[in-house]
Amino acid sequence: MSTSLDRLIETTQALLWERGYAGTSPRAIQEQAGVGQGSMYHHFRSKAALAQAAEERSAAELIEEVRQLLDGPGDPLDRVLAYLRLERDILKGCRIGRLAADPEVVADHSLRKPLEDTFAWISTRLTGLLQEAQAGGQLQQGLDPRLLAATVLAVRQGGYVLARAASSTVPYEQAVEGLTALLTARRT
Amino acid sequence: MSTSLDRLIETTQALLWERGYAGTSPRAIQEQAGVGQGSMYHHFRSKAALAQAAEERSAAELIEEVRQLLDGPGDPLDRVLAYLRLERDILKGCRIGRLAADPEVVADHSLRKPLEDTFAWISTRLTGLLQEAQAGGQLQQGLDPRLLAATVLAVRQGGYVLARAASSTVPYEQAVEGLTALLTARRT
DNA sequence: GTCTATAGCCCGATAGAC
DNA sequence: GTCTATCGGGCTATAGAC
Repeated sequence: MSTSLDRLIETTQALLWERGYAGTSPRAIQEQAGVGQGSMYHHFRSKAALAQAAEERSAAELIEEVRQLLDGPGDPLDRVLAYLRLERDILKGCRIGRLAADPEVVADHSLRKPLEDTFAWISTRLTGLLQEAQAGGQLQQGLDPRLLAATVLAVRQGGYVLARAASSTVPYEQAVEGLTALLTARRT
Repeated sequence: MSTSLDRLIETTQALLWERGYAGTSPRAIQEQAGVGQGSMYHHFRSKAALAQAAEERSAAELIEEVRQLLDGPGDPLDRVLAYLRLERDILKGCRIGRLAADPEVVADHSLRKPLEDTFAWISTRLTGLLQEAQAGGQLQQGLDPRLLAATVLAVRQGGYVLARAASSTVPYEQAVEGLTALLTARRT
């Protein structure tokens, strides 16, 4: 059986993902979690405090998911490409990246930090794999793994934006395939 | 001298860019535009109708800006790369792409259409330039210009997300440089 | 820990005077 | 065209009983 505390955090994670920070009200959280007003404000002093807890859990979950994939078997470059293809619900977007649209999140350091840390972690891990790929000869020399890691992350995040704008996963898949082709292009 | 109608639309454009659809209230629009409640509801029957007008103007302005760059002088590939580098206020994000985070925008066809149309237009234009670049030998054969166009768009949109999450333009610039390196990579 | 009650303000919209 | 008044409801909390 889950505690009120857990239900509050899980519900907030879901609502932040769907509606963002501004669009998520304490009242909606309480109703969806089946937790009363008094209970919520007993556990968290404010909407921001609850949102921060939810963000931190979402960030940890996302990193764990990505870590399992990137630490998995296979050639380093293949793992990077698998990350690009990693199936999530494309039209829902990224539970972390979505929050970068909220000015209140970006303006508040405690709310922004989970976003910054998550992308920094993934970027570092991707950079390492791309370096390995270069050492192994699967990736062209002369390319900067750090820059490419940022490109990989951006294609994922931007792909979500294009997909939601088109109400179709196609632009996401095209962007990923385009980058995949560039990363695997053999010298002629 | 600007009319109330114009001030309403311009103000709504600015607020949608900053705060998104859910975060933009009729009251805030009225105050910032210096226009009364009655006046606003005389010109627009609802918040959605005003938002739609603002979106359409923003989309037209953005397309015109991009058109001028992409129709400009220089090699086709250089123009695509110039689009990637096109200086806007990176931390503000994209006035069109930002709205794809709003569930109310994505769910309402009239509100989503300007987004879809804008990205479709830019994508088509980029595809044409990349085809020209291939014909001219500046871009490697065997790559699909349609897919690469989606990648270019995604890097821009995703770069904004990473930049806002990091509160720094650096990740944006890295992502762009990474893609630029891939697109200009010479065969060895 | 959780409840109910209440506060003060904002939401999106409508009505009708001028 | 623009004004003010008003509607029913939601917003983010706070207070104090249980």
